[in-house]
Amino acid sequence: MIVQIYVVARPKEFDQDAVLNRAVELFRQRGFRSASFGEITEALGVGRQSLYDTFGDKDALFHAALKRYRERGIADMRHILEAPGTLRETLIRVFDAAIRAHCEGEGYGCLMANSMVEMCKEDAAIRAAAVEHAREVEGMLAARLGRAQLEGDLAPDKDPVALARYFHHMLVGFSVAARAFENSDVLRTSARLSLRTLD
Amino acid sequence: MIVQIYVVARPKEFDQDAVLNRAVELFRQRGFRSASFGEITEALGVGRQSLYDTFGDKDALFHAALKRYRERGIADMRHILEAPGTLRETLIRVFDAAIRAHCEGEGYGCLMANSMVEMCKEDAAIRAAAVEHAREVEGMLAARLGRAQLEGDLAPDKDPVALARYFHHMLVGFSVAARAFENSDVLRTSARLSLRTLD
DNA sequence: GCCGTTCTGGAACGTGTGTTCAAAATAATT
DNA sequence: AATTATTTTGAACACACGTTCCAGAACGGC
Repeated sequence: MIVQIYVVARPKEFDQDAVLNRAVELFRQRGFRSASFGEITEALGVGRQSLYDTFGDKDALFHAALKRYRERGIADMRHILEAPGTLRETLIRVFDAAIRAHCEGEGYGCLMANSMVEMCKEDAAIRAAAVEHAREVEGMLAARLGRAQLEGDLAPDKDPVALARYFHHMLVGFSVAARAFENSDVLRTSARLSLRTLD
Repeated sequence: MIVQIYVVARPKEFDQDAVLNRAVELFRQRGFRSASFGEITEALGVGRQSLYDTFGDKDALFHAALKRYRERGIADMRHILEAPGTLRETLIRVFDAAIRAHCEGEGYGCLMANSMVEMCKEDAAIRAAAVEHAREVEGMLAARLGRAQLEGDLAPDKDPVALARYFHHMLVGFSVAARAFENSDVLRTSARLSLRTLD
């Protein structure tokens, strides 16, 4: 029996990936609640009905955007952490990349951090994503710190896990500071100060 | 001519101060947008109309609550900073007090930090309050660090202003971490790690 | 040219919002 | 008891929201 599985009739006009990236940017700037559906369709350049057809409702679109944002962030961080260089050089690169991202444009901070504040107390899925994201980020940092210990780049009496958490807390603070009252230069000197914890 | 200036027909039933404190707590937990007016009247134990009569609309109530929160926070911090003790002891007390406040209850973080993320990009008044608050906090910390330099508690080559900003960034990060994924013990060890920047 | 899909836009639904008006109930002072 | 201001309550307003239905146009593959 031959079944025609897929007939293309009319292909989707827009690039789902590009649209998702625009959604990330929009939610990062405006938050979830503040971004009305009309605003979304305008910013994404996609018709109302098409959005519902491809992504589902507003919640689903947001979760898709957040997932995209997280995957990109994790990949970028892993890339930096695995590149050659001393521990200190590497961490500087991590901080500078994050600060650049959080300050870019008008300084809207980090979508994950913003979403934590806005939604995690009333949305279990967001809370779960936040916890998982924290575990991932801190895991990557702790792994790099542990490697540095083996390479003699970090004293053996340091606690990689505690340091990783500490650096993560710093990154979250930078995100909020960037959104509210700080420019990238100040954040960069803060980042360099924080490296004193490695000595 | 005798004019009767003030007649106390029926005094206000509720204590405005206590109500404002409850408003602070409510907004800290739920945010501004998410807290509906019905929720507010219920949480504050004050009738809808009475609220409008005494505080004005929702925005005005929120700003009053935020002002109250800021004043209390600044006063608490100044109190700790002016108490006797070494620089390190004092900063530990500052961090621990902030962490305790941010984690208390179910860990709703700091009203000022939460408001920065939620509103500062679309509300100039909130942004101004955030900038002013940052300047106050960092000013107090920088003053204490400068004093420590005079007392030989901090090396003269350190930059008190940069350190103050750094500690403030940490505090903001702790607030968000407390709200989203962290408990107070982890934050306390992060705070102790951050003191390495003083050496 | 037909078919099936996607796009577009208008209309409507239901709901929740902050806010206001007005009248009735209440409590303390004179 | 009369007065005066506050509280309470119900009703209504105007508006914005997310969402759905629907009809017509646009389009690609057969």
